Amino acid sequence: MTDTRFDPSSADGRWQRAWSEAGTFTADSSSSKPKSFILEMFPYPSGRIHMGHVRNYTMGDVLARYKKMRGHEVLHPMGWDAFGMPAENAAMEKKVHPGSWTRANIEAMKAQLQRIGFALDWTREFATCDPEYYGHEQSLFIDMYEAGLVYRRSSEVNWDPVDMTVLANEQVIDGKGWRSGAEVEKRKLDQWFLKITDFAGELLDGLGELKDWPEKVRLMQENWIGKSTGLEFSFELSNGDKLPVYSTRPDTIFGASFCAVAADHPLVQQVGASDPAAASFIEECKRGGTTAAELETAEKLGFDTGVTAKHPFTGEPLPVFIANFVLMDYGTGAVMGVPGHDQRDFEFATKYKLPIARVVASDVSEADAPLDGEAATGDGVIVNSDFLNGMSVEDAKAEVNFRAEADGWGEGTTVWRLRDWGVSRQRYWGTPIPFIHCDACGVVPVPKGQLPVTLPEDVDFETPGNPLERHPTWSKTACPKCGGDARRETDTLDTFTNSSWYFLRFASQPVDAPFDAEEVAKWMPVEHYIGGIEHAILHLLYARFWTRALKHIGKIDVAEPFAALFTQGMVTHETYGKRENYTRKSSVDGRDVEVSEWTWLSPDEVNRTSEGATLKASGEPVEVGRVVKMSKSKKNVVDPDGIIDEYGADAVRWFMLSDSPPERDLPWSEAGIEGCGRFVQRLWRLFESLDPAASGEDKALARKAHQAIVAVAEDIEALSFNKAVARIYELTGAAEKAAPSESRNFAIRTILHLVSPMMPHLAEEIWSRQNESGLIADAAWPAHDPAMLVEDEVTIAVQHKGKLRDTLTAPKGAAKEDLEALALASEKVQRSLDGAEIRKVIVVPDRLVNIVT
RNA sequence: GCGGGUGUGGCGGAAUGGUAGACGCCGGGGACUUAAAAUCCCCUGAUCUUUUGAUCGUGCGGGUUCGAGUCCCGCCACCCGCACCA
Repeated sequence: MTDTRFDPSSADGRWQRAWSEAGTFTADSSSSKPKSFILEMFPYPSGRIHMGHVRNYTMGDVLARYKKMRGHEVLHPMGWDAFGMPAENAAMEKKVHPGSWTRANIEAMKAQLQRIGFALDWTREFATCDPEYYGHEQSLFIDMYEAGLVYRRSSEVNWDPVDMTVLANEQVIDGKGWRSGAEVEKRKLDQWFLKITDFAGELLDGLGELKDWPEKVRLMQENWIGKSTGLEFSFELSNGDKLPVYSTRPDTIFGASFCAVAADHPLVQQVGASDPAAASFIEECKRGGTTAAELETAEKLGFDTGVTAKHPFTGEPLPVFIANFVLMDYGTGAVMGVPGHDQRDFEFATKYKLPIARVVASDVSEADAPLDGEAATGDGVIVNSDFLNGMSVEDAKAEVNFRAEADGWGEGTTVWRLRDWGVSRQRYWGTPIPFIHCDACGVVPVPKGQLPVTLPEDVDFETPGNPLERHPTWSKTACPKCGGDARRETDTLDTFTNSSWYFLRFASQPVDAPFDAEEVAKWMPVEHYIGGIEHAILHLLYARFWTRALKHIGKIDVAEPFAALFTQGMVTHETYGKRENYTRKSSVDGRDVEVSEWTWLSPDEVNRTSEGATLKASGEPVEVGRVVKMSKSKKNVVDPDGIIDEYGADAVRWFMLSDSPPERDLPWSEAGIEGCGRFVQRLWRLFESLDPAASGEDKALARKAHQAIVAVAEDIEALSFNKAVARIYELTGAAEKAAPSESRNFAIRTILHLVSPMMPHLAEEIWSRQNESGLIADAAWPAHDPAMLVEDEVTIAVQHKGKLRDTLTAPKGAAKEDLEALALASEKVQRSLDGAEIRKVIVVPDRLVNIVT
């Protein structure tokens, strides 16, 4: 009956089947229990599950299982973010259809996930490349179009002239196509856009309600949306034109000493055309670096156009420069330069010897105080500014705005950094945009009854270009309006649209609609959403936008999709490598060339000891590099499958939860997983040592168990899995050492429940061996006795001169005087006092006594 | 440059302003064994000390406090993000 070892290779699969057959994790939306929707960001089916996925899904799994134990009806689904470029790349490289490549990957990865024993509701599984899914997406897209949230306009793309395809920014390397190596061109194409800017204000304000999102992510989104308020007004130019500018500091308008426009500003094109010096300056501006750090440190450069602008209040002529620090795509592409109170303007004015005036000072009496080497960007009172003098910055802004609007030369405006979302992709493997182009009727949505517009199966990846466009028949159709010959839209939707509403489809999946609003209302918002920080902006902002847009058009009644967001750290590993030096003949002139080559080595090829690392094959020493995110390029990846074969799913799950706080990186180590494997067996022995016949009380151990019930629950709810793990270790150690008793049996059963969300296979195996009925996955979280949480004896620290001198044991709640007397009675304390006069004694009940001399 | 985060033993990390280093890993010693594995026990921040113990110690420098890893001020280093945003 008693086995000495837990055998995951037989138990894991057995319990996974038991859960599946019993439908243990199938979510029931008609349940009257409180609902919990636990969601991890669904994976792209690249081919293999990696450790990052395992960590992500283990965290969600513990939460899901815990919530279930707490009496919640839990929805914990899984699916596949299955459209995307890698499938098309595979099609080109391996000559497989993107669909079959993707399907095969899904099958393999699903099997991997199932081996880890996740409590997932597989009945709701779908892939975004299923026509049932993307057909509903098409219908939602048409709804948005009809609500005025979708429009078309011409926009620039990266065009690869050899592959005849549009490239994503990350596919452009040094200005060349990543595959063809051809010089990339800019091309204008008519593209589809979603009006996310209509929701800029809502998306910004909504962040304030997301209390359970990381501050960091909220800030990133806030900056991305980028709200600013100011005045847009026009200067009259000496050449008769008007120059609209935007300023957030209209209060400093009397400090303006120049205007500056972007190199690609329309005004510049006239000047550049007639002046070769201007033309070459414009060229230079366009060549400049684009990273933030480069831009910040780059020298401010300008070119005087010779045109002047008339100051709206003073009538002074201000020179108009072309400047490299002004961006065409923000505001109006032109600014007024106020060098006294803007650092960039200050640097610029210093270089080109333009007047630098103070118009804001800390006090009226400081009006003539010189600016010491930099712009004064702080708050203060307006000076040297005619009718604004003496006003606060705030009042002066309002006053200038008022006068500009009253006199009709300007307007208070809000400017957003957020741009509309371009969703057109000239690719095959995505959701076809459900529109038809008719020469007579223009752009017409596909009638909903004809959805889904499915992708053709017979496609050709041999010739360059968009396969949908080249397909001989697919795009040919009849206009739904006039019935005449028409052409289907051949662009597909950005894959971010697929992940912008998938959680709604998880919550509810009727056949004839994207979702059912009532069903959605039962589950949404997602209670815990867990994933990587890399999605802090785009995915999370787009999903928030879709949710708000769908609410706006009356499809759902929830504004924010994710009540709480958790961004987990990466799984990292040491890197190994060696440098090889050799000589080879140069291919150019045949001479010997010294070559030094760095080779990364995989952990499988290396023997790692505490002294260092050596190559398994030859025993030569290997360099141990930095601990970094697991990646194929550095070869520091560990495949979950091999680890599960060796240690079982529970050991891997335990490792994922141990040691590192979940938001930080988790360093994978062989020693660490071995330790987890040993702990699984240690628990097994402890559970097997349960003696049903034991009697007697062990109050200290029972108390520890009750305390652990409370503490582990708190830790799981705070997602502090590493702390929960430490508590379980502690209780385990205490139970192991204790003599048999009823209390010990209680402690052991408690541990079994506490670890069951983390090590579900071991827990089920023990549960059944103890002849308990049903599955422990269906059991409740153990109840605790509040009376048992309180200690009746406490340890009191005694300090003197700020240092610990002794510790004493005292009954809980002992009087201050008693503690003081007890402390002074201590021999160690007396030795430290050494007869010194006691000036004060601080007593913190149940904690410490501090003697001041 | 700006914004955010982090900094505690050999390592991952604990610690409502109240015993710094819980818990795990590594390492050392021992028991069991013919032997090994497995398991169990003990030690494990540094320095000094025979023991007892003492002193130092949470990136650096100040401060508040009876008492600071924790609060305040000023720095440093590393990591992440970014948009010269008018």
